[in-house]
Amino acid sequence: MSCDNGTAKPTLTADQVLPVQYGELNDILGFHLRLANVALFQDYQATMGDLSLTPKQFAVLELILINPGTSQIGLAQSLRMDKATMMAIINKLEARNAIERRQSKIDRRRQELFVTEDGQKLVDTARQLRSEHEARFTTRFSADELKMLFGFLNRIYAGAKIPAYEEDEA
Amino acid sequence: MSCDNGTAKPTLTADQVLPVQYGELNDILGFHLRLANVALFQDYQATMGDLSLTPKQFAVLELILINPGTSQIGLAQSLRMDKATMMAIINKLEARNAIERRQSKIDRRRQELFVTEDGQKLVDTARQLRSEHEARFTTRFSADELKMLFGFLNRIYAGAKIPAYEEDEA
DNA sequence: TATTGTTATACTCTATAACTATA
DNA sequence: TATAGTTATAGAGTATAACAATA
Repeated sequence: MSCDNGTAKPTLTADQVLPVQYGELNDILGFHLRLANVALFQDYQATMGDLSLTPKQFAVLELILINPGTSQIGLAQSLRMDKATMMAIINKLEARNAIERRQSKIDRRRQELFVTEDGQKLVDTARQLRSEHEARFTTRFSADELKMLFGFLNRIYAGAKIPAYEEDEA
Repeated sequence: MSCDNGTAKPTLTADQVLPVQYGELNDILGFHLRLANVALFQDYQATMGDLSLTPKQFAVLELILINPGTSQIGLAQSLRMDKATMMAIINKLEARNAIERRQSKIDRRRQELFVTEDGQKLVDTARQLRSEHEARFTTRFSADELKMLFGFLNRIYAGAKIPAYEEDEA
């Protein structure tokens, strides 16, 4: 109903030796997206395991690096999560001395966030490991294909609402 | 390092009015994949909310429909999750009379799984709602683009290992 | 011995709600 | 009144380990 894929529908490869047929699921975007996510995450963990830095913690570190002094609220919005959830991530990163909070002098409600020297070292190591992890997947694509894939994914999440920060439905 | 995207790198669109720069994250496949997943999941929940059928529960129903009599182990492998996790999903679906367990007569360790009449009705309703949800995203792509996207995602998870069922590392 | 299902448990992630201090 | 941060808490999802029945 949503797309024509009568003969060319992608199915799981034989080397997975899976015991079931996928049927209707082969037409579901979210199903394939999730499998891709799981595959990526499992490889991420196998590669980064020793660092014990989750993808989200890593993303937060990168965001603070490129936006020094940003707030927890800003980060939460950017990664589509609740401020209390972000709080937990920030706490963990602070506990291992990767970032620090400094109360803003302009608006004393705000905690400005910065990456410490230790945090920078952590990021450097993590980037190195991650680039190995990334390569295991990106090498499956040509440069043009990769550009297309990123564009497609962007088209999926572009314009997404952030429920916690929408105005009330009146 | 992993791919060239000097000028054409996909960035977040302006209509999201996000307060931060994404920096290095723009080059990370997993980051875009996750944002796409979040966007899709939020729309899924908004659409299917009343049915209270998670994407995984839905997937399990579809899998049992296309593989009547399949086992919990088979389902767990197919969806890359632990057998104990699958157990919880099966229990929930059985509790609302969507599926039933029948002990196999050939191998009495196995519970063969079947979708009940109630379960079929649930699937019918869910499919209807989901097709509306799907359309909100698939209409952003041409038929050819969609075929490419599915193929790309398949390329990412093809050959993924299922850790729980690999042989021991000796 | 190995496998299927099961149970108990614990851990992580997440959001909600209520609170504080500021604005 | 509204916002940034905080805390407590509860729910969902997940995996691990141990076990029973069966192969």
